[in-house]
Amino acid sequence: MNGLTIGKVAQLTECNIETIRYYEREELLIPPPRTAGGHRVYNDPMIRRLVFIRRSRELGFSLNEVRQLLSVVDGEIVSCEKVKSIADNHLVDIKTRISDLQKMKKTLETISQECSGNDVPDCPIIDALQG
Amino acid sequence: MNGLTIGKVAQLTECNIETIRYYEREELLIPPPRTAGGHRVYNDPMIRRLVFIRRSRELGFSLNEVRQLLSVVDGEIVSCEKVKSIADNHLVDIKTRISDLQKMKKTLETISQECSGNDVPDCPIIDALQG
DNA sequence: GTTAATATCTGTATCCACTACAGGTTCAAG
DNA sequence: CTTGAACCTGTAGTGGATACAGATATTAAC
Repeated sequence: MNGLTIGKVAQLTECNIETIRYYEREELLIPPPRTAGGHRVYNDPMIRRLVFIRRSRELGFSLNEVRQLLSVVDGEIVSCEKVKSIADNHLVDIKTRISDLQKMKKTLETISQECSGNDVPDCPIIDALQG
Repeated sequence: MNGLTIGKVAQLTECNIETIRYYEREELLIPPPRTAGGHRVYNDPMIRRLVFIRRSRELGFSLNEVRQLLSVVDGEIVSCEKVKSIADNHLVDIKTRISDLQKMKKTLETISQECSGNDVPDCPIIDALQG
């Protein structure tokens, strides 16, 4: 009897059971065969597909981007060029988010340093936020 | 007749009209008085409160954190200590997010560099994701 | 004063990526 | 055969907005 229940797959992939079912609903995972009673049974290629999705998500790809990446895996006619462009667009996005966060960090550090933390009439942080 | 319509406030604060109403529903903004016909009329303190919210959001504070900051603003005695702790906790969070994104960036750059972008049998990006 | 154009109103639905139930069914161990 | 864990479906909620429908209000032009 080869094939794992959803619970085992969840353990194996460190992915929530609900998330696995969610990916199926979202058509990222192909609906697995079922037992007579209706329980899902997963085989190796299905688990590898789930791992692919988790890895992509860990790298910050959106589910739509993952969908596009999966279409390559599925052997539709989408080139390596396309994959590289998805990845590189995503890289630009990540860089933007890093730079936005660094700006926030800098500003916050500046105004936080001005605040003693003691109870004084005016709080420099509140003052800064009020402009 | 002092007081601005929601549209003018939106322009002034670069905040969507819907967002302003949303903040009111979320009880971040105090419901403004209305005209006979039911249109909202804003005065200066209300606009300053909205600016405060926008500034806080720009620095990445969650609406719940903004709520806490506002409660300090609304209090007679500004507890600087409390404000500083909200800000400093938020700073920790920002630093974590930056470091997570930098890890993603590094990994993505590495695997993207291995991809020529040409149509070759195996795409290094897909290979990396499949593990 | 009337009409047309613009602004605003409420209420609800949508987005993303999950997560959390409730209430019922199936499976595996003893 | 019983028990209890695991699984099933369907629905609702999260955050922080944004979008839209259909109704009403306001303003500008004539």
